[in-house]
Amino acid sequence: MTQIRKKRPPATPRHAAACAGPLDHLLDPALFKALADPTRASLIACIAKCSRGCSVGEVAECCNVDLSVVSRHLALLARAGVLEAQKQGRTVYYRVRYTDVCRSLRLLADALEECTPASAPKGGACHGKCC
Amino acid sequence: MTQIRKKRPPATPRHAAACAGPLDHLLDPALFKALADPTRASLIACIAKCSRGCSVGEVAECCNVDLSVVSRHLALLARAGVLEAQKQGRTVYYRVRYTDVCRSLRLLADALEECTPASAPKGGACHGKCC
DNA sequence: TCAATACTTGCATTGTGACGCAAATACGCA
DNA sequence: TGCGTATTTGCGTCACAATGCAAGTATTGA
Repeated sequence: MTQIRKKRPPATPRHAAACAGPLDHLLDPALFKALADPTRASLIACIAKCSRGCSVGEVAECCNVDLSVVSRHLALLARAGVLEAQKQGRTVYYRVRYTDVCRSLRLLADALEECTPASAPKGGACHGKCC
Repeated sequence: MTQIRKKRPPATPRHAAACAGPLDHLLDPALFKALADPTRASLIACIAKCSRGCSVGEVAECCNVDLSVVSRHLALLARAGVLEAQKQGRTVYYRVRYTDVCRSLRLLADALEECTPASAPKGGACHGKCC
């Protein structure tokens, strides 16, 4: 038995593109697009620091954009899985999906780490985990 | 001594915006903007899975966009701290900054978790760590 | 020095996203 | 039912980002 367990990384980026791995779905543009806007980032930070559900109107007071803009941003963040909405009467409370977001971030970090050359002491990474 | 250690989260998003915490700089739009583009995401995945530095030309073979576009994307990712560039002769090798990127992601996850209501068994989160 | 390779940069086009305002909708309450 | 509050949606504007092509720069080797 020569090299059954020992798996090497793809030789070229072209090969890498062909072999699917955890990174491919963890590196999700939809999630990061949601986090990429400065206004949205501050909205998330506000809600997160409050440790509770916040109404659209409340959140709108923490930044300088129109309430309608905040409403759209929060809806987008909910669709992206960063926030969750809960309607009570006529007000909508948005809260951070702490668990889900943290898990996504950590899984991505783990997947990236699996690809690190340093993670394989001798002769390349990718023990069949990175792709 | 009544309530010196016990710190409560800000009452409203407006208050939350005023008190700076780790989240504010970890939730960095520049980083996430870099990760938000589908083309860039696939470039990162390709390079990461290769576990080595890849040239611009090599990377360009793994997606359907012009070489010049790939060149620009890689330069942008390097500026954002996701990749690092190393020039050898006339070819430029880009590799993933595994350590830095993983740390950023995990620090963000940690900071978010600090704000979770569940992280404080009794009466709210924010032990002075989230803001 | 000339030519080929590897990449970068200028430029025009196109598309997408953020924003504000105004109008519309959804609820709760008198 | 009618009003006020809370939020969403339609629409036009503006800015920026992605893309491809062509031209430019850098570096190696003949």
